[in-house]
Amino acid sequence: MNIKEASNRVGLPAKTIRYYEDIGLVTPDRAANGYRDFSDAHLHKLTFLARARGLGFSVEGCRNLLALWEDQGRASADVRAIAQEHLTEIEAKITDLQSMAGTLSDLVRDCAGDTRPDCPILRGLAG
Amino acid sequence: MNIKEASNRVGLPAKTIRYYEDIGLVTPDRAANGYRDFSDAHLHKLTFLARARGLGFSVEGCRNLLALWEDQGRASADVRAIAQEHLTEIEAKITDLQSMAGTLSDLVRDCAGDTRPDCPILRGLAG
DNA sequence: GTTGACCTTCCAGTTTCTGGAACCTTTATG
DNA sequence: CATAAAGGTTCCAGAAACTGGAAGGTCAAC
Repeated sequence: MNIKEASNRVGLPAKTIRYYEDIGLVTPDRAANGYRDFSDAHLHKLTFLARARGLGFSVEGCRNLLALWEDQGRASADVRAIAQEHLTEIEAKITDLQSMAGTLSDLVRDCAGDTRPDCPILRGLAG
Repeated sequence: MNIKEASNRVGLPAKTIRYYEDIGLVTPDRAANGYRDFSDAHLHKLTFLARARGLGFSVEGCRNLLALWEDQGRASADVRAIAQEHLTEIEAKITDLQSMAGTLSDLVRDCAGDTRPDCPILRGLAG
């Protein structure tokens, strides 16, 4: 199938699929007219990529996962290690954002938000 | 003072300070030898930037906040609106990440992580 | 045979720095 | 005084992961 249909089926923009081909994540066949031609196997791969990216894995992380996925002899420990590391990163990011949100909501709460210039937010940022 | 000392005092890399000058966020004076010369006012501005960036505001957000900070006649409502919008974005991002973390930790929990190839994580990603 | 929808490639821009090269100035030391 | 280390300058390139747009080829329908 052509790229647009592949795009519709896996939910990735055509541009992104082309990009993934550029960086070697998928290699669709080519029709006689030069159009990309996606098989079910290609769709599976793209779906895998879409899900992994959706879980926040980096493109390189996806490349590694994909390699393991295709390696019938992999050890699940290898997959788990990648996922666990990523999970730890996500959790750290959540903690960071929660700390930002906490500070920020304190500042917002204390700000009258009216026409006067006095503003605890700016005071907080100035230190 | 020279850039290195400014850097030490505000906790931003010298490279970053030069970049902020490039994009017009600060404009230090120049000494006769061409070296940048930072006054206390410049340091205050840099500190403001460092804090705002630390709270996750984009560089453009910082530019807006800085303009309001320097506008004695601003309305605190304008500041609050920017901060509130940013807070909402952060909260959305937290929600996103929590959903990723949830899915991911389910997958990790279910994966034996041994030498066998069977892996619920890969199965989950493949769908 | 012409319109409109797809397809192709390639180049540039986004965001926020960061590393490095090539070169100049200042300060300390032998 | 000569020199070496530390710090300063500019400018160019790259990282991450796309995204937009231009210029142009192809295909199905009317």
